[in-house]
Amino acid sequence: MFNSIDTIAAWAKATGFIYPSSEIYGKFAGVYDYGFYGTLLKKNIEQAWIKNVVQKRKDMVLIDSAIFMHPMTWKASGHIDCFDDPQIDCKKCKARHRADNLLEQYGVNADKMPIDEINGIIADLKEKGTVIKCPLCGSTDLTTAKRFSLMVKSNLGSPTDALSEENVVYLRAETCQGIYLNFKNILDSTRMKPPFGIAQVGKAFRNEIIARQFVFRTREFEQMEMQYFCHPDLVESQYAEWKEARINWYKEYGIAAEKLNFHKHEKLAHYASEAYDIQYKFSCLDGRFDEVEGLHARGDWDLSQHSKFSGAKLNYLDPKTNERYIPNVVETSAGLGRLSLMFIDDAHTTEQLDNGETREVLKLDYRLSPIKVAVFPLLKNKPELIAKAEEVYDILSDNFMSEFDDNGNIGKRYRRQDEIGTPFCVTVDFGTLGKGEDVDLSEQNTVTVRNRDTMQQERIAIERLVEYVQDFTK
RNA sequence: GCGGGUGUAGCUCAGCUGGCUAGAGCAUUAGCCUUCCAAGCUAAGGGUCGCGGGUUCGAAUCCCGUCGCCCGCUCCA
Repeated sequence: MFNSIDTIAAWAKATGFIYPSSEIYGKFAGVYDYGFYGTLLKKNIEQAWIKNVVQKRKDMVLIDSAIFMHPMTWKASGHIDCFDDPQIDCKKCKARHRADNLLEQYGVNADKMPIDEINGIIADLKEKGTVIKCPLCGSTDLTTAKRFSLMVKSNLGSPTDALSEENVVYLRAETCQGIYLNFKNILDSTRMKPPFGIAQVGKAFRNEIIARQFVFRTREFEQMEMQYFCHPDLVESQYAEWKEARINWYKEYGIAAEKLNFHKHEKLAHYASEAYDIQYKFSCLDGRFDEVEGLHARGDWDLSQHSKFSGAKLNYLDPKTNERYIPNVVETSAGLGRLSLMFIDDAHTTEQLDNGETREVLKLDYRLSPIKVAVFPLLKNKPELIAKAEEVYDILSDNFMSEFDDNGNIGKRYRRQDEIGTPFCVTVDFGTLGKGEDVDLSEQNTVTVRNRDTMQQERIAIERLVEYVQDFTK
């Protein structure tokens, strides 16, 4: 639990989870780098998602499509025409407004309307005697509507740095287009048939006007997307099933039900016919519920559009009924950065201990913990302890992401692992060696395993360690 | 883009009206110590004071410019 986005960002940097990008050049807004623990956490979240969405199902496959796609992709998908926000600035008070929101107040639905049409309507209104005003200062001195495209451009393959309409290549604004483009390949090569789905994890890029709130909104971000292709008659039931399946995944990984909800979209994106968000109650965003995953019914919009623009037949002939149809799509799309933020925010706990001190613990589900087990020699100045601890580390690190630490004293090392959410700490002591004062010989070749949450220890034989940790973390 | 805020070590800050080699705590690293929960002792590393220009014998400090970052408007996985 963090009480602000700043405190979680500072924590993430100090602990090695997430750093601002390009810090030595003074940071680069809206972009973040994942450090050692952040990278591992992210990989584990991704793995947990793949397990839920792909591994445990017979009707799902996984792909990894390229970030660059044929420019026509974005023309077909509607992103070039619709994926921008028409802006109108007030010349007097300098406020910026969304043109469609502004026009709504004059009874005009300008949602997803091309820019020329919007300016046409404004001119028409003026002719009929209605001059639109700045809702803030009331001034009528407004600019014409201007586009602010959310698509990021690249000069890939262009001989010059000129980004003309002909040679521009876009970085993908959503990963799912790579799925649609491979729809036919999957049908042809994997024996999948509707209803089935294709999943993908990868980066997407959006030229957000303002990227803020740490990794909650970034210009470069990772999506975990699933597109489920089914007969139009099945959309409703599939949509309901996926809603259920996805929210249960959050609960399975330790998010309390009362911190989750569904939020229904009233305004829909250009591709969607129904849209719900799964929201999480972020304490670092002042306890506000905000989106971590979107579920959309996209109809046959994408496959139809790509059929139309490419000429490919993106439909399915049901061999039983002889019916040929364009499958409809149910999409789930989760933001990996947001999920990382959510899990950190949710797991971070400050505990009051009996001795009056406090302890910071990252109570992540063990499966998500970056480091599964840490190995310590009880004392740093006893070479036999160090040597034995290194032996134990070698055994564990062959199986798990592990850490070795002989710095400072044992308490400090426990706290350090608590802070990054390591479920188990293994300590090699004199009992392990079977020698020293007052040593119980029955403890030879056993170590203490200390649990992150209970702080309790138990003695485990070294040969049983791997099995022990595996049982808790798989 | 506009408005507001801000910029000295990894972090939190001190450095007042210009003046010793820019400091402290925490953190980091090394050594000593330590037989299980952030103890102690010793030492070390780390800063072109955001950047550029000006005023001055002298600028972290004053002036001008510029840039980055943060917050709001907008957007969204």
